[in-house]
Amino acid sequence: MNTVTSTATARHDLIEAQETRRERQRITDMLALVAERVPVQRRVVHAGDAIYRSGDAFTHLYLQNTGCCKVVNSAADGRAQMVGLLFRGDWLGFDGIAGGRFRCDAVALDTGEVWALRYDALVAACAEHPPLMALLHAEMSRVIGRDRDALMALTTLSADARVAEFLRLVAHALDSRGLRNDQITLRMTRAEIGNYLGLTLESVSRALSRLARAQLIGFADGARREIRIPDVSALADFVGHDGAGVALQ
Amino acid sequence: MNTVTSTATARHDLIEAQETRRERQRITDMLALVAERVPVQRRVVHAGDAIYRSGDAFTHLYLQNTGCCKVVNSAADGRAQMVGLLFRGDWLGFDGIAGGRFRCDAVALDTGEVWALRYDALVAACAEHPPLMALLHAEMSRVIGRDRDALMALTTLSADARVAEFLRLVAHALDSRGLRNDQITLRMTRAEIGNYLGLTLESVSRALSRLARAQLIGFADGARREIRIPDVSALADFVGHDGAGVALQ
DNA sequence: CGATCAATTGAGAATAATCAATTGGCGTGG
DNA sequence: CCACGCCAATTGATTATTCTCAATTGATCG
Repeated sequence: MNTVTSTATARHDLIEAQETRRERQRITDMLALVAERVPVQRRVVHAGDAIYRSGDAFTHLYLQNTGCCKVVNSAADGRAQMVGLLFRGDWLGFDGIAGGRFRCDAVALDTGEVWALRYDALVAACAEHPPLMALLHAEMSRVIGRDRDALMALTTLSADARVAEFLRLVAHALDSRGLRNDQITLRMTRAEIGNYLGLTLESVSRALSRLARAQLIGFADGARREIRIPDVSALADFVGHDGAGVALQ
Repeated sequence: MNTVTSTATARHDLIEAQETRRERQRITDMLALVAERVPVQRRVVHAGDAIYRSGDAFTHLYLQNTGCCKVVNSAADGRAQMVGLLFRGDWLGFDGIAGGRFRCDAVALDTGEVWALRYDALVAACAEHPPLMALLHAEMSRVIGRDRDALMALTTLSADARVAEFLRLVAHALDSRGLRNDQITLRMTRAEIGNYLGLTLESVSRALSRLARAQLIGFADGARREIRIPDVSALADFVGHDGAGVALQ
């Protein structure tokens, strides 16, 4: 690596670190503001617990405080698909506002705490305290932007790049929540990851093997659920370049 | 078709018709409420005009009054993808709230009228008139639900089924806006449809040819831009069944 | 009438799915 | 403690689907 590149990389890393710090602060501030202004019902959930289910009447929004959960969309014809993976500071349940019923299942992936907020109380608090309303709108906006990025990843990326992008996203999410991001423990099976990414479990397994062979990731345990990511930006580069056709062996 | 089936179909059609009527009323009421409570800047757009562009500062939300437009997401690495197709009564620009800048381009597909609403004025009006706030939240929620359905269609459906689902969706959108839905004029090229559905233009063309061969659709003009849909529910059935593996010749 | 652009269609290549066999962890009960 | 069964993951062989490349047709417009 030459001097120019390493300087550019160092500057880039610095910007990344600032970004991350801001993001952590944003989440902390958000949780504090909500706790201060809205009655919160704290609920401990364990892996597999449903936070809400498709068809349930919409009365509450939820805010993940610790742990993580998945959101699964179910179609009338029986197709089911994971459409979101959420961490500390992420909101759940916006899909229920429009029709008065939830349209997805939200299921905890590990032990954590979820805050339940009565929607009517939240709206009342928003009316009294405009910054809270701005926050709520921004969070809905964030979900919309994130879903669109996910949509784009599905249509434009190869199987390997999709898996790499998934790992990159998880690493980034953990990082911006103050957790170590060089090693991630997947609380999802290959089948679940595949469902999320529109791939079969075998394709996910093969993609992970290829990424490991290319040294972009490494496995930290025997069961291959712990994934080391020595260099997140290398993974990001791969996602960009593989889109343009550079494939792994 | 036997009696049982035709009775069931008739009842189903009746429910569909009620649903459609409610939906039309909802859109009419929404436009009236917004026009009454918020200063609206009406803007006539023509095919190809940008309503907003990625990177533009977020100051307004937009509401499509007539015509239709597409929303295109652009990634940092140059990938671009259409992520939405909008009609009368659809809102645009929610993606800009979170970061203060738009993250997509919105481009008119035909001549139409778009209402521009200052976001701060809208928020102020919402504070004064709670039903308007409920409406705004419901619209954001609707976008989230719709995006997730699109995500699911991409990962679970074959090329033929994706194209069929796209046509079904457009027909339904036109129907719920009081326009004829037995014949639709696509204002998008095969390449644009393909981009939206994660397919190449050739795959879209082949899928349309196969759907036509199966009599699920027909072409009404020489250029094959006008598509007849004799029976929307047959198309919906195909989407459901093809997901389970029944393919066309 | 020719130029241009969109659409179609075919042949072959590439990617991911499917089917099938095997390995490896992990927990349970002998 | 070890054997067993179970589940997740991997890997290989084959098939199917979609993409890519290429040629052709058709419509539209100056």
